[in-house]
Amino acid sequence: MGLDDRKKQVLQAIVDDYVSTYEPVGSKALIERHNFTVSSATLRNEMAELERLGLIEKPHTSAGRIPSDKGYREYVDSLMHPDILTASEQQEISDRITDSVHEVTDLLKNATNALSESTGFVSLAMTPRLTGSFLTQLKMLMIEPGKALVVVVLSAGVVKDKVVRIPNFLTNEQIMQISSAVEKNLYGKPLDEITLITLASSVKEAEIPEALMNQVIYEAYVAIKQADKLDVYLEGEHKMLSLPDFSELGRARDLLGTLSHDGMVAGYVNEIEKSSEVVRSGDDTYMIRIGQEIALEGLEDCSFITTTYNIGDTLSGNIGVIGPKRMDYSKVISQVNFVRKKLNDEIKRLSE
Amino acid sequence: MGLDDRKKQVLQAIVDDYVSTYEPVGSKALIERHNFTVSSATLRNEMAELERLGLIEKPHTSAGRIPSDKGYREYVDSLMHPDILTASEQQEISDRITDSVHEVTDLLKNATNALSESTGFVSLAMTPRLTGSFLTQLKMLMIEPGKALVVVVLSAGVVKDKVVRIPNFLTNEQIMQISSAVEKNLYGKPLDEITLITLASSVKEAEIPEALMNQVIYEAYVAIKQADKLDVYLEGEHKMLSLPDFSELGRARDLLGTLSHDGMVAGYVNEIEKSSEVVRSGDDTYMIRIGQEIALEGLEDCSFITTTYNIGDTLSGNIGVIGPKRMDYSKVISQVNFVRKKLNDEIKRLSE
DNA sequence: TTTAGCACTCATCAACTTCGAGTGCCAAAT
DNA sequence: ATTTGGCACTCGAAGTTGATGAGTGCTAAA
Repeated sequence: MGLDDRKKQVLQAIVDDYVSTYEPVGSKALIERHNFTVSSATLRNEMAELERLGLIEKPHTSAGRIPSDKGYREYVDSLMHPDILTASEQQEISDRITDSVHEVTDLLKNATNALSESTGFVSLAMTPRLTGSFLTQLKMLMIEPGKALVVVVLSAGVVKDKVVRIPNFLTNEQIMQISSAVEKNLYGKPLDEITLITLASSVKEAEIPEALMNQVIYEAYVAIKQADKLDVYLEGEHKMLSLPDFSELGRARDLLGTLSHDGMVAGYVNEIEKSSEVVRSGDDTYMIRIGQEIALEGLEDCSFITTTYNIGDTLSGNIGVIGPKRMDYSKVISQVNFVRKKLNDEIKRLSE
Repeated sequence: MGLDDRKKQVLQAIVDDYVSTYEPVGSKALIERHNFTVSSATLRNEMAELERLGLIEKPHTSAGRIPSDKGYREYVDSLMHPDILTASEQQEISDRITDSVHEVTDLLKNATNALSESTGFVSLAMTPRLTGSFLTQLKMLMIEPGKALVVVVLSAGVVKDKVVRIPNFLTNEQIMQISSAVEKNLYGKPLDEITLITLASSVKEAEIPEALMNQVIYEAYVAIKQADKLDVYLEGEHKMLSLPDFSELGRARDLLGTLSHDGMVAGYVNEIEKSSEVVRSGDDTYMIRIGQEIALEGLEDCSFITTTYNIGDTLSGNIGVIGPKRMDYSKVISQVNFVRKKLNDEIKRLSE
């Protein structure tokens, strides 16, 4: 966008001021708070121009200007200067992430917590997408007659399990026989190549009546498929109620209503990931959606900052923040990225 | 409480009206909506008396009366007439509960959903308290070197598991040896009698260096103990924002803030269960706390209606509703109880 | 191109009014 | 001894008004 330097300065000042005061900013206020070498009248002309360009707008005739979505976008893309977290901010986040960790899911939960607490907004993490991962173990454990636990172990050490019903009179040995046949034949198979058909053919040699076998196979299939389901950790919804941006009850309601739909948010984050307008700057990596760019009801006044964490070489998932579009972008981006790095480190450490 | 019949009628009418209109009710409004055979002046006298008794109060001098906590309590204890759910209401709840169920936890989630949707309030369910249940199986599965899955099976078929770290060079056989020793020696032991000491002594005969053993035993111990942790399913928080009772943002914020603290709510429900002022009427069974009786910040304007579901003969857990204290108590109580019954039935069906 | 100046706009706030549902109390009626 | 009609009084809600002031666009001079 071909803005001359002064216009950039003005837009930047407007965004900065508006973010910190939540008051529409006018030409005089701008002069007072920043060292412009020109008069308010000149700024007024500049602001009129910025408005014509669609970067700022006024809530009503006699008010100051506020950034439009496009204005925020311009700000994020080329105006803001990066923020560096203080040592104590970093420490606080690190502490939260490393608190009583046993599994990757603990790390994810902790990271969600750290992000929500440090930003004061909503944060979310999703378990890694498992497309591309493959089966390394499949065990079945008899719980009691008619009931078994299917344990699915995937590459990168991801473990999922599920209690399933099986025919009552199947013995422990038969169950073990089935599961080890599956395991032997499907070892290394990518998750998306495992179907009812490949599963069934993997147990051909087992000496178990077909009808019984079918039920077990079906249950195992469901268990494997559900391993693919993404879990979502969402935290800090109620924090949005403290923000002036959502002091209108209707807005707050719409927002929380949509957020309470785990699947909806997760689906959307996945979509962002796919369309991948990834921003890289320094060792920061993130994706960002602002205001109306978010196609979710009730999130018109929000921005979405997400990033990608990795487990091993093959698995990755998303973690991010949902805050008001009137947020301190550079700060939140730093926080998200610090969490991403710390999370990656800890995941690595955990799998050593 | 020794109220004469007319006072009871008046209190009942006030509660009914206030619940349905959310407007303080005055003597005239009362006459209009109900077939009282006396004049408004008489009602005024009665109301003054009820106020003296602490059953109703006025928000300000020139307004009508609203029920006090004590008034609601009196209403709930002896005035309200039971509500009967329509066939379609019952159907809707049943459908939600039986939707795609594989395990008890699915039922609990579904029941929570059903309650929240049918009442329009927040609902919650907790996994069963496991005190009194005993160990029936303990298996350890090697996931990869240094990592194992501990599967704990308790009486009544409750399965919990956890990924733990173990010394890197332990073999699958050694792991199996340990877990089967534990299982053999601790089979049938109540959960609360399993300690690090009983665990350690159960594996004395295994031929594994003590230092290694200790680590494994410790992890197994943690896994068993965490099986005791109660999960909470909470749903419908955002629905509270649509209620006029929480149209004040501050109230709403406090409420959601407290609700977002899973452990806090769960702990409180447990406390209610223990103090057990259980109400029984017909085949309904429930516990109820109203307004200030609830010792949680932000829930002063709420009521808590909980009940107990059963798994087998030994396990039980709670499920219930958190709504505004200005709620249709008889209706919500019916809904909670219908869910309780349906849930119990389905749990039984599931374990057949 | 910048700036001072000026007329104009409009949200916000406080002061004031009106309105009406509600109250308490008293004296008359049952 | 209750009940009732009547009446003066209270006070929140909602509406009106006017002052304030931060903001604007525009114009004409620097």
